[in-house]
Amino acid sequence: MFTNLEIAKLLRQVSAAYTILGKNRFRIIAYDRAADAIEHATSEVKDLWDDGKLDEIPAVGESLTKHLDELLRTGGVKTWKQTFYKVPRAMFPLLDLPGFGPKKAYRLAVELGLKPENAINQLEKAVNEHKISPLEGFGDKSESDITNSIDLWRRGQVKEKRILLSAANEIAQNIINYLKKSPEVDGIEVLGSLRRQVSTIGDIDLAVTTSKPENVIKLFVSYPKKRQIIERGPTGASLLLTSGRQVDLRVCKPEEWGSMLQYFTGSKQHNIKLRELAKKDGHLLNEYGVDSKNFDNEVKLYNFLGLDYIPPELREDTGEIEAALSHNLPDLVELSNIKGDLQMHSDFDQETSHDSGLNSIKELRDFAKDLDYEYIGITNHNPKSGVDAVKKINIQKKYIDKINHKKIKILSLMEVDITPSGQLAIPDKALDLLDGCLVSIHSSFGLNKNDMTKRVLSALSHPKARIFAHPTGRLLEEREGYELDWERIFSFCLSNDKALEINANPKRLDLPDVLVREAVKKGVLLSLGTDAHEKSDLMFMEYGVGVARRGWVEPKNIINTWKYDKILKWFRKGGEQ
DNA sequence: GCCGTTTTCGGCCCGACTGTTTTCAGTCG
Repeated sequence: MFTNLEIAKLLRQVSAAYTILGKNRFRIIAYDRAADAIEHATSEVKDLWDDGKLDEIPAVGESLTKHLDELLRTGGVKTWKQTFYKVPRAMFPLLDLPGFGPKKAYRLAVELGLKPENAINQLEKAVNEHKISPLEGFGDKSESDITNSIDLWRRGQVKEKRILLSAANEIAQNIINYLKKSPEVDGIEVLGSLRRQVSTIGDIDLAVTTSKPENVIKLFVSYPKKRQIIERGPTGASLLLTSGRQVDLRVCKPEEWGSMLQYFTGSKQHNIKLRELAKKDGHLLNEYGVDSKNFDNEVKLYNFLGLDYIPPELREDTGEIEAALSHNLPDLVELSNIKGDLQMHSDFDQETSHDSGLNSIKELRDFAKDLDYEYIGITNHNPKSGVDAVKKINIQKKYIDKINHKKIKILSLMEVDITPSGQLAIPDKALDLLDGCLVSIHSSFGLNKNDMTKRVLSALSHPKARIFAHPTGRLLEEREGYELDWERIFSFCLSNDKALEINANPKRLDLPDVLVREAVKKGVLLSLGTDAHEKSDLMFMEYGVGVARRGWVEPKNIINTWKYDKILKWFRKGGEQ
């Protein structure tokens, strides 16, 4: 089946072919825009197709919906295939090389008579034999550029896998700390997808405001962990780090700070929409401001265009500009609204079915107290089968009662497996000892959508089951989740007062932002948990809040914003029937 | 081919950089 990346690539090939064939240039732009939108979409096109929601992808309209439907049903699109036959096939592999667009790929494929099977090898041979520089529009520099492109492509560093938000954050913070040592750095901020809190990150973007740009750039390109300087100019520079990651730095004067942040935070789709809007009002919006008018902060810039300030996490062109125009943006949740963490694993001996934590309950409690939480939920995995769960839970419960603190309360919870048939993995007598439980899937991932949905709903029907944890089961950049009928899950949660977890662990970030937004639209409650397996993991909460904000979540949608008494009551309500 | 507080027709974002150029085309973000 096609991944988003494969579909985006296919659309770009169609666009490239149309470019060569001289088709309407706006149709070509439309294909490129759709490719961008699909590449950056946070849900899989295949899932949207399953649910009949292809047209919800921005830049995908009536025609592309039909084509994508044909692609996913039959494995190919007839009109696209016919188009590909009209251009030399050898141009397509060349499009993967950096610096190659449709025109260059086409000309070299034709003039060098490249074969599609080994176009890049043949191109390299042609370069070595100096067959490129005599061609019109090419020169000596073209040959060395192509050699470099092929090298980069071979090393697989052109389209490297995206990294987790947390990993990107760490890289960015290291560089920020390095640059901050200079007194000439006045302000520094992350930009791009990192600032928008996207779950996975490609390149890392940073901005600095300074009155001495040349000195800051010099310092940046001297960063010890660099492998090479990709680019260096008067307004910025790009580095390739030893880790293979690319970092871009932009510098500007304090009075341009707002325009700069806005422009390089994106998303691209958001910026295009914003520039279109400005244009309708007779303004010219670019990275230097509006009609050459500078803005030292973003709020002024958005307000000047007649919009409320749009937080970075919302800037995806999914309705935020319209909402900002009509003053209907959500009042987004913030980290400081969170009063407790509702998933963490301790080292308490319970012979659990899955991995336990590294720290004691006390250590987790004390770390959480330093985070100013009012409460935590201890959610060890359930004891594995064959173990006396009642006995194990009783011991822990007594212990928790003993160490429960005046300033920070401990909820006695558990993360309980959902068996393949939809039962909870431990007996009711054991469940009765808990304040409540999270339920989650750790086995039999292969069930079909209908069976999996029934399995989850059956488990959630248990009165003690209050939260469905890491609901999609995905592991970012590792594994897709299982399939569920979300409409049914949402409506069940809504009518039965169950919550869906936003698992804040950077490997999961599950529910994903897109589903969070749908859940919130329906009024489903959400729960935040870091799934910490050691105390420092409690810091992951910021990533969970990031996902929530990307899903347009307000404090009222999240149970962790409640005070201890209210949340305890909510959990225990499950036992009072 | 997409899309809608001037529009279901008729528009469609903006600029930097690079190399080969002498005014620009192609690529990129």
